[in-house]
Formats: sequence, structure tokens, C-alpha cells
Amino acid sequence: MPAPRFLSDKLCAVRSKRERRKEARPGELLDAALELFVEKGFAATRSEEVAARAGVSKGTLFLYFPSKEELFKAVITESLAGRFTEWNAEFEAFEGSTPDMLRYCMRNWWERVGSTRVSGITKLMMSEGRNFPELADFYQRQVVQPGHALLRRILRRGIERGEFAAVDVDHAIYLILAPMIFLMLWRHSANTCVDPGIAFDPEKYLALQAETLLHGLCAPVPG
Amino acid sequence: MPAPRFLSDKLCAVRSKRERRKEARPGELLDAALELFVEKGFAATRSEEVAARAGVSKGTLFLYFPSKEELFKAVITESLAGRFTEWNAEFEAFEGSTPDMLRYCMRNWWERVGSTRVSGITKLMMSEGRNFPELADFYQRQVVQPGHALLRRILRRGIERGEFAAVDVDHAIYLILAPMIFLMLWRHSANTCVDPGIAFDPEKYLALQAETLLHGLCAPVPG
DNA sequence: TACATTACTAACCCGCCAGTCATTAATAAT
DNA sequence: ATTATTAATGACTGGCGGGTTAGTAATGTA
Repeated sequence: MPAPRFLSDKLCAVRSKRERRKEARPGELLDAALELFVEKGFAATRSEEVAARAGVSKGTLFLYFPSKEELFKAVITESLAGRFTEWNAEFEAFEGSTPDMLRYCMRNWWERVGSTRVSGITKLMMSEGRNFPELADFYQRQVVQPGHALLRRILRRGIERGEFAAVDVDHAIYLILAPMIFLMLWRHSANTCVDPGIAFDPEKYLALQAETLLHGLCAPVPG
Repeated sequence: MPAPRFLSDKLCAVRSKRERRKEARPGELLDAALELFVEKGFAATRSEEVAARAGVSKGTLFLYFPSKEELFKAVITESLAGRFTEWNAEFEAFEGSTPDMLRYCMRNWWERVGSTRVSGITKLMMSEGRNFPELADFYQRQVVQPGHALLRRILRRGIERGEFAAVDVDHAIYLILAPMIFLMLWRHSANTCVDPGIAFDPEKYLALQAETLLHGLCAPVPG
């Protein structure tokens, strides 16, 4: 057997096996949980595996989180729900035109959520929400509603400032969401919606959709 | 105990408990399986429940299908894979313009697949494909590839006849697919992508997307 | 050094479910 | 009517995984 290698801090042999690190555990467990839930889904992820990836035993996991569902809620809060105050503040502070705001919003969504692991949570909720009604409710309240509210405010700002036509706001938010949802599926769904080995540029796709959308929003709507 | 009620043929007390109906079983099992898989997902559906809904015991299910995975493959074959010969023939027989063909294709997809239970299978594969690689492969070969091939032929027909600009065909099929995929999620994903209580007309949405798409396809592409 | 506290672990419990098999009874054959 | 065939059953098994807990060892205190 080769001598122990120091590949990373986490694997460093200097750390004893039963080290006590009360403060660091929750964060490490949440990281591991996010990674595994996104990779395999909620039901298919074993809590023991989450614990192992965080470098603790299963018992320790249930010491910090009372159940698998509560663990997942904590992941949602940390990676999505808890960030809306910041995003809302950005909305308030934005000074440019509303079309620019929408472009900024979509591009930033891609950078901070869409292209990261976090987008896997949304895909996961769409996949498994029906089997876990309590989680679905939580997600609906903590993520869907604030998200939709933010989009609604952007659209209303555009209409109030005369930049957008007076579209049905509640309906129009899905024109913004649809391409985002497609991108999340494309990233997290094996090859069941996109043939492997075909080039696909998500940022170009998103930019194209944004311009098409703005073209439609800025033009007056018939009827 | 009240006297037995004759609520439906299936529950009719005239049918003895262990009736032997070798020919009818596979079809009834496939129907029940489609319904439950779409409702709860592949992993979360218990084979005993499928059997019960088909009016037989679990043992009987495994008499006709060697495993849960094979049962699901049979569902895929019956409800999607086996229908491509018919759809391809329709493509060959179509006489009108290619824009009309694309409209026809999208409207028919909605009527025959999108708005039916069958669309749940696609959503299911996007959700759980990663956890069942063999199923994902099967679906990829039997459904995704033929489906993409059909779309590719439509686009090429349009380009050859001078109706569409010479777009990158392999890329453009996702412009057609994205709204379809969004609609399938909208139908089969609880309320995790759409706020409940907001009107949303799928056919109008699809028609709008089709016209937008055709507008883009027919116009020459810059660069 | 002795003792108290508590973060952590490993082994355990229990319910669930895919798949099996010996048995039973509906039908066909003679 | 008797026997043979086989569709159908339901009790059973074995493995898996969420959650528990008795015990261990790291740390703090004196």
C-alpha cells in the first residue's frame, strides 16, 4: 500500500476519525445533500450516502436534521429561498430600462442558478413533487411564489413605464419561465430530451429567447 | 353488510374471482401500469398496485412480464415507440406546405400525446432516467431518436423546398421541442412550475409558439 | 489525574417491496 | 365423470433504507 496522500483538507489523514466539529457539520451536510439530491433525486438518495459524503456517520446526520425531508427543506432554504431578499433588493436598485432589466435578470439567473447545481432542485421538485406533497407545498411557498412575484414586478414596471404592451402579466411570466425550465431539464435529464453529441449553446439559446420575448412584449398585442 | 352493488363491469360480481383470461391480461396490465407510472413515477409505483388496478394479483403480473423494468419498456413500446411507423407514414403522405406541416405536427402531437396520459412517460424519463440507465437507453433508442429524426426530416423538407432558411437542423429541433416539453411539465408537475389558480391555455400557448417559430424559420438568419 | 459533558458512531430495528413458488381451481381433453 | 393442463393466487423471502439508541471517545473543567 502506498503512503497516505494528502489530496485535500477533507481527506487529510491528520484529521482523526471522531473529530468534533459542531459548527462545520450542518454546512458540510447541506453541501453533500445538495450534490446528491441533484444527482439522484430525493427518494433515490440514501441518507447514509449523504452522511458519508459529508464525512460523518448516518447517526450524525439525524443529530443535525430531524428527518430527510427537513434536510431537503434546509437545502432549499439555503440555496434558493434565502436569496430572494438579495434579488429583490437588486430589482429595487436597478436603474436602466425594463428590457435591459429583463435581459440582466435572465443572464444572472443563468449564471447564479441555471448553470449551477442549484437548478437541479427545481428539476427535482418538478419530478418528485407529487410524491412528497409537504415538500411541494414548502417549495411552492418559499420559491415559486417569490419567484413569480419578482417576474410580475418586472413586467408591471415595463408596462407602467410604457416600455411593454399591457399584456396579461400572470400569463406572460410563463413566456419568461418556459425557456429557463427547458434549460434546467436539458442540464439535468441524462439524454432523454437532447440527443447526445449535438452541440447546444445554452447562453445563445437564452439570449435568442430573450430577444424574441422582448420583441413580442414591446409590440402591441392584437385584441 | 349491504348487498353487492354492480358499479361497473370490472367490479361486477358476476365475474368469478379466479377467472382465466390469458388474452386480455397483458393489455389490462399495460393500461394500469401506464396510469400509475404517470401518476407516481417509476420507482414510486409498486407492482402490486399495478396488478390490483388491473384486477389481478402481483403473481399474475410477473407471469406476463419478467420484471418491473420490462413492464415499463412494454408500456413505452405500446404508447410511443410502436406508433412511429404510422407517424412517419403520415409525414410521407403530407401534401401541403412545410409550415402547414409543422403546424399540423404540433397540433397533432398535442392531441395524441401532449394532452394525454402518454406525455407523462416523457416527463417520467426526464425525471428518473438517471436512476435507471437501461430504461434511459431504451427510451433514447426507441423514442428520442425516431422523434428527432422525424423533426429533422420536416425541417430538411422545408429547407429543400425553399420554405425555411438554411438553419442548423440539429440545433433547430430544440426550438420545436422546448415548448412541447414545457407543456408536458406543466401538465404533470403538481404546481411546482405554475402557480395554481392562474388560467393557462396550452393550445393557445402552443399555437403562439408555432407562429413565432415559423416567423424565425422562414426569415433569413443573420450570419 | 479524575470526572463531567457531549459530538459522534456502529449496530440495531422495522416496515416496505420486487420477485418466487407451492398450492388452488378454472378449463380442456378423454 | 375423471384426469390433465395451466392461469391465477397469496404467503413467503431477502435486501434495502429511514430512523433510533446504547455506548465510545474527544474535549472541557478541576
